[in-house]
Amino acid sequence: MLTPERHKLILQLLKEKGVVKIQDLVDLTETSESTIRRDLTQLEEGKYLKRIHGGAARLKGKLQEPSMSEKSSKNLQQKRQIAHYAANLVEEGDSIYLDAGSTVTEMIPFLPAKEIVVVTNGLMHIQALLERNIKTFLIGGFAKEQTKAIIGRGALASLENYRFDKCFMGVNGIHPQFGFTTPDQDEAMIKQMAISLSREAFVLADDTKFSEIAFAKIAELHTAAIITNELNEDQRESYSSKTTIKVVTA
Amino acid sequence: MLTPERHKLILQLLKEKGVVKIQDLVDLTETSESTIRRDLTQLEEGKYLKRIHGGAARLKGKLQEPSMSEKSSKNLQQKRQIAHYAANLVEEGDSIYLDAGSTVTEMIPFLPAKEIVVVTNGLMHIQALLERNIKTFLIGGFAKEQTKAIIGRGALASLENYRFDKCFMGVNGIHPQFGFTTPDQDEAMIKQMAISLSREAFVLADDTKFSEIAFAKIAELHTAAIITNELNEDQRESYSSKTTIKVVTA
DNA sequence: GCAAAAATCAATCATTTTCACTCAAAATAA
DNA sequence: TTATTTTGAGTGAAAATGATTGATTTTTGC
Repeated sequence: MLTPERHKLILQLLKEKGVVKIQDLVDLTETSESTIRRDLTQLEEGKYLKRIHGGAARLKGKLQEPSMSEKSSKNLQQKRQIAHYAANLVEEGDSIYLDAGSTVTEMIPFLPAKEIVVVTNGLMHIQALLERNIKTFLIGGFAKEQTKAIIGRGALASLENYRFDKCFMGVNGIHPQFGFTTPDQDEAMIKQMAISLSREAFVLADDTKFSEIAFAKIAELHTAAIITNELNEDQRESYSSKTTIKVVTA
Repeated sequence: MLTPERHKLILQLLKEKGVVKIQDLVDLTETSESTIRRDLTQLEEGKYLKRIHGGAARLKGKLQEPSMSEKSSKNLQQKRQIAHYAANLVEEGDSIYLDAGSTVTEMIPFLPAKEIVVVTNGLMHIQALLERNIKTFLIGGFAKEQTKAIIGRGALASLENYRFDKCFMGVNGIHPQFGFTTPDQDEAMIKQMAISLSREAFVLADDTKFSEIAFAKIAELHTAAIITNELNEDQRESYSSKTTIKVVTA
């Protein structure tokens, strides 16, 4: 059983039962106690759970992206630079789509306030958008706890009612051959449709996303421009012929 | 059974019953008396309870829990009572609609967790619902900053896709002649449609809402049952012939 | 009221469980 | 192949547990 599988299982169990015992996890995953301990340590560092004697307990946080707190501040700086650049692409009068995701959230403080209309499926975005008095529409559909995103069939149908000047999203993988990918099929479909409904599409991604492939395909590279923080020479060669890339430097 | 589990259980029991006997805890947790004693000692040190001969008692001061400290006002107490009663009306397997509003939010901790489906237009509800792992669908549409509600044409269209066993909402005015009313026309339309899509409809209202009239009409009195905290004799006469009223007392 | 009986208590100790840490083997990547 | 990562077993330390003891409190019977 692979590490991400175990992590997923642990979090799933934790969500259901509130607490899990280490011994149960050992039996369930058929791995050693050491491995489970390491898993728990990692997940605790990422603020996904709280370790307790004999196991782990769910922590009741607020509506916050766990991965936000998990990432280092350097990473957050990069994200913010990328987000800032992306936000400046938005012009007065635009209607834009903001996909769920922590990098996209960082765009909101930099958006031009007046005369823009935002459509989003990101529950995390809502508060920041309303605080800035930006005209905001939320997609309807199933609320996914993990990523705080609205997804599912209803979400697709809901999204179809809009058209956008620009759309912005994060992805998990960017690959010359396989294009943009993300782990969740449902989220991939939403992103896919958002791109097709937009005049221009932008993918916000730090350098770790390049050459990665996740499970579900969103679209080919040429369908969206990439905004990133760094790109080595090899990568530039592989990608620049297939799509537009803007590298934002500090 | 892990230590935090026991602690949680003890506090839970204490909150419900006021006092617990050590022997009961021993039987319940299937641990030794020593362990329970240690638990009680620790919890007393943390000011979560008071030890008494033979067991433990809830302490009546404040700050035994964050939720305690936040619910200071008498008004909130009333709301919570009303909400608690309403939540108990929900049965396993129900699909319900929860309208935006603070009283309705208070229902969420009391809802049966499993096998229910919730549809809502209340952004404030989302966090609490997801924390409880309740299957949640959000209506799509315009996000209104003031009331943190999804409203507008899109919301109505989005809502039409669902059918409910029960729906719950707050209102601003209840009047024998003018029925249920609220200040915002758009919100009124949502509530109206929610009622028409439900087998049963419930209005949660404290006593200050009676004989009030707000701008926009939602529906006639007979379309929804009222759950309230108090009702004087005159009011009972005026309303009880027109609709079902449940008075929840302390 | 008073003393014996019963119940509850705090304190201690031996045992068991869980812990963090290390190291070497295995799996994976370069 | 050589590096790097992941894994599983072993170690002594730390924590949690259950039984026991004798002291203290409450209840009972008169």
